[in-house]
Order: sequence, then C-alpha cells, then structure tokens
Amino acid sequence: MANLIEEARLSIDGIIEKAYKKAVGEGAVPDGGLLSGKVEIPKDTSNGDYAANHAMAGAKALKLPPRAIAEILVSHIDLTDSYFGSVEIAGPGFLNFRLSDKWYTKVLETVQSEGASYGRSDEGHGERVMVEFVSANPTGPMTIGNARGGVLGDALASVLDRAGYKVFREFYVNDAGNQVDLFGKSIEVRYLQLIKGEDAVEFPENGYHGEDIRLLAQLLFDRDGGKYVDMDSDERCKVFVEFGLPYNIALMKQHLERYRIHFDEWFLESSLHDSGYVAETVKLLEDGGYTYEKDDALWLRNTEFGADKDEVLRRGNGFYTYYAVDVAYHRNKFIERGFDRVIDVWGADHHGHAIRFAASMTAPVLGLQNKKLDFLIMQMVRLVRGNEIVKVSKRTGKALTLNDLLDEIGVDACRFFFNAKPDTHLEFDLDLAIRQDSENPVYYVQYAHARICSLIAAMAEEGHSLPKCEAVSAALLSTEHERELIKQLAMFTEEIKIAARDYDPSRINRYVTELAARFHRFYTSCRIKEAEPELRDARLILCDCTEKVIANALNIVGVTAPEKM
RNA sequence: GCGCCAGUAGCUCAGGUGGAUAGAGCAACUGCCUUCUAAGCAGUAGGUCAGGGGUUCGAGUCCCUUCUGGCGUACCA
Repeated sequence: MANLIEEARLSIDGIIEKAYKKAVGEGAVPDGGLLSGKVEIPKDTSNGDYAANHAMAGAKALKLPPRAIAEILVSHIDLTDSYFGSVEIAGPGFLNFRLSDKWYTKVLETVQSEGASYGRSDEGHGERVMVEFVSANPTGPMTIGNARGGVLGDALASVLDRAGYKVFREFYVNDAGNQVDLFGKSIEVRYLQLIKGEDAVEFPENGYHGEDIRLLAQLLFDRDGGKYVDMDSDERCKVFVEFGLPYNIALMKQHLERYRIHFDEWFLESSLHDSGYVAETVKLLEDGGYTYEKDDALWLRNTEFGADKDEVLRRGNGFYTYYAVDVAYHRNKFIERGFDRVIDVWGADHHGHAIRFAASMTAPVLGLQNKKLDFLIMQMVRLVRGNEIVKVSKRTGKALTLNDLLDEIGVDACRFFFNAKPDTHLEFDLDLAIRQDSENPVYYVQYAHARICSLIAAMAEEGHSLPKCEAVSAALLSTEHERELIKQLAMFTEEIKIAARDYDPSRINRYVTELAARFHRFYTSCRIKEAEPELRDARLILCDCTEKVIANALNIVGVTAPEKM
C-alpha cells in the first residue's frame, strides 16, 4: 500500500521545516512564522526529481530575496537517512531535490513484495460506491457509444477499487415505458408482415427499423407459427415484449462478457413499478409540498432546487414519467441499498437531464443529505468513414454494433482505444478500424510485456533465475534510463489515486504507455545477459518489477498482458 | 435565446491543486538488427496553445468577452 512518490514529496516539507527552524534558532534568518510552499515534480529532470518553492513563497514574510532564503535553507538542510541524495538551488529560488539510492531500492522492494496488489491504496477508506454504466436500452443491440461507456465505467470502477473504495457495478435495464411499447409494436408489425406480406402492414415511422427486430419476429413465428395473428394487439405486444426483452438482455450480457465487463447487478426498472416504489417516492415529494397539478399532470417544482425548469412526474393518463422513475431509482440506490456514493456514466445527450436531475435529488424529503451523486458525462463518439460522418441511431438500425466492432478490431484494441478522456469528442474512423491493429498503442505496451516475459524465461533456461530482491541494490541501476524507469514504477499508485479522484481512468492508458516507452529505452541501452552478475541480477529484478506493473495497469483497463507476441 | 462540453503540430490527442525551454503517437524524412523479440531504439522537421482583454513575480492552465464545432433545452429514456 505504499505510495513512494507521495512519501518522498511529503518528507520534503519536514526536511525544509527542520532546516528553517534550525536557521531561525541560529539567528541566520528572521522568524517569519510558518514557512509553507509547494513541492512538485518538474517536467525537466535536470531540475531535480522534486522542486520546492518555499524560498519564493516565503520571500514576502521574511523580507529577503528568494535566493538568499534558499541558500540559508540549503546550508541547514540535513539529508542523512532521507530519500534524497542532494539538494541544490536553481532558477529564481527553487530547491531542487534529487532522490537517493535508498529510495530507488525501496521502490523495487515494494513492487516485489506487493506484486499483483501493487498500486493499491486506501484513499477511499472502504466507501461504498456504485458505478452505473452502459444501461443501454434492451430494445436493440449495443452500439459503438456503449463501447465507450462500457470501458469508461468498467475502468473507472477498477480504478476506484484499487484506490480503496468498495465498488459495485450496475446495469440499469429500461424494461418499461414508451420505448418498450414501441419495441413490442415493432416486433408485432414485422411478425404480421411475415405472415401477410411486407406491404400488408405499414411499419411505424418511429419504430425500430433494425434487422434484429425482424429476427425476433422470425423466431416467434418459428416457435409458435401464426397463432398470434388474431390476438388482441395489446395482448400480442405484451407477449412479444416478454419474448424479446429477455432475448435481448441475454445477448447484451453475452456481448458484455466478451468485452470483459461483468456487472454485479442487472437492475430492472420494472421492479420499481411492481413494488410500488415509484408511487411511494412520488408520494413523498407530493407530501413534502414539492409538486403541483397542471394540465392533468403532476409536476415537480424543480426550479425550487435551482433547476431551469419543472418536470412532469405523472402524466395525465396516470403513468409515471422516466423522470419520476429515475428519482425513485436513485433513491433506491442510496436509501434502500445504502451506497455512500453513486456515479452514473452517461452520454452527453443526457447532460441536460443530469443537471436538472441532480437538482431534484437535493429535495430534503429524499433524505440524501450526506450522499454523493456524481455524473461522468462522456462526449459522443463521432463515427466517420474517411471524410464522411456516419449517422448512428438505434431506431433506424444503421448503428455499428459493439459485437461487430469486437469482431473487427478485437477486445484489447477496442478497450484501449475507448479508454479515452471522457470530455473530448472521440472520432472513430471505420476505414482505420482494421488498421488499428498495427497503429493502436496497445500493442506497443503489450510488446514491452511480452519482451520481458520471454527475456526472463530465456535467462531462466540459462540458469539465471530471478534473484531474491533483498539481495539487490538499486545503487547499481544508476543510468538515466534505469532511474527513469524506476521512477515511473513508483508513480503507479499516485496515478491511480488521481485517476480515481478525477474520474479519469484514461490516465492509466497514458501511464502504461509511458512505462512501456521507458522500458523499451532501458532495454535498448542496457544489456542484461552480458552484464556482470550483480548488475545482471539487479536488471532482472527491474525487468520483473516492470512486468508486474504493466500487467497490473493493463488489468485495470481490461487488456490482456501476453507473454509472447 | 439559455445551458453543458470542447477548440494545443498536417492528423489523433497529452499537458493534476497556476511554475523553469508547451509534449507524445501517427504521417514525412535520416540512421540502427551476425549480439536478450526491429510490434523496438536514436535523430530531423513541424506551434500566433481559436481571437481579444484581465488577474500576478509567473497563464495552455484562473476570470471576462467574441468566434467556431458537438450536445441539450419532450407528459422519450
């Protein structure tokens, strides 16, 4: 559970404070109270491994130029037994610290001893978090947009898990409402067309035009023949929905498993209706005085909670709107199931809803005062073919499905590609899809992993099996490439922490790509086989540590770490 | 109109709580395999960080404003 990047950073404050107090005691510098500053990692390593700006920040309070303060501090600093080997003054007054062998050795020891759990921390203190994602309508196959949302939600959940949260993955199944009615109607028409001919029954303009609907109609016909032809339409649609939804849901499960996404729960919207929970929740809002009636409908005074408009909870016909159901559903997550925090991964086409909805959820009667509801809004995937933009829509049936995509470019490339920053539009070029094979940086990372595995295997065959880590000192790993690689290994825990805090799992992609790059550089410049035994052993340990961290990182993203390529 | 997200190299994108000379991949060009995997490495070239103001020791990053693009603003979900 060690985060050595953070430990080293935090220790600098103490080192400087000690030096400052000592200087004050000697009268070398006036007592200006607490000397605070920031410690950061410079982009350019020629400025040290850590840079502290305490001397600049304290210039005003001490009434001394930054560089003068810096010189006094440095002359009083004691680095004995610290993680640092040296400190020097640079630029306008930065104190630049350089890490010591002790620190580098500790990194390797930590990775070795923690192994597959290296990278974990306890930032979350076991807080219970639900991540709800994909939640695609079960009225048709999942699309390329779900490919993005799926990876994002799954990787976010993994990152939160590593950061010490107790994570629950949920898929919300919209198995009720207008979309489902339309779904039933669409199957009905295809079924009747099958029997009476294509022109005998007109297909509804707003129906689901996809081939999958025809398939469902065909399956029904194959099973039961024409026995539904004379049935009452409402009853017939009900039968068709009861056949079609489970079929689609099973298919979604299968495709998501293939995509390496596993949900802890598939939560049915209908269960909220059946149990009366929606009605109960709306009643709560009514009793709280947050509603009014207008045009036969029941409205929520959402503007009272800061939203830009009110919302209909119950229509004139007595049915509840999706809005009311959503409120009930989220109340259920927090109150009935006790999650401390809920994160919904939604597409940008829902962001307006997210803002208004978040406002509604602050209604005191819902009792969510100490709960946290967050949204991860991801921008749309723009599908292009060459220069042409391809419009996707589930209703018109023109969408490229998730499963087709996996056939074409494979799970690893797909997961890596779609784990991109949520708030940028993603362009996906169908013409490039196949070429993703050779272009996708996922292979660059996997190659590094495979290189290490086969190297270690080859060395073992020659009798040089992996040495005990305690017998190795990082002092031997003194070239720039080796040090840079070890520093990147140490960064992993910190990187996960930030990714969890910012809800940005794509950081792991960038992290592991950089790790692979540093390994490739190291591998090219540092020989292992022909090195002196002690150096060879130290480098073998470094390789092994790198292998473990690459595997851990890829595991978060849901990408395999092959042993050979 | 109002709201949310974005605008950084030819293309796709990085640039945590403001820091030192703005980075990577792809594409282009030049080198490196009789030696642990060349799916690799080293190098060259490529920029008015959309435009304009402001805040300060310091702004790609914060504030204001204009422009451009995507999305939203349903008794659909």
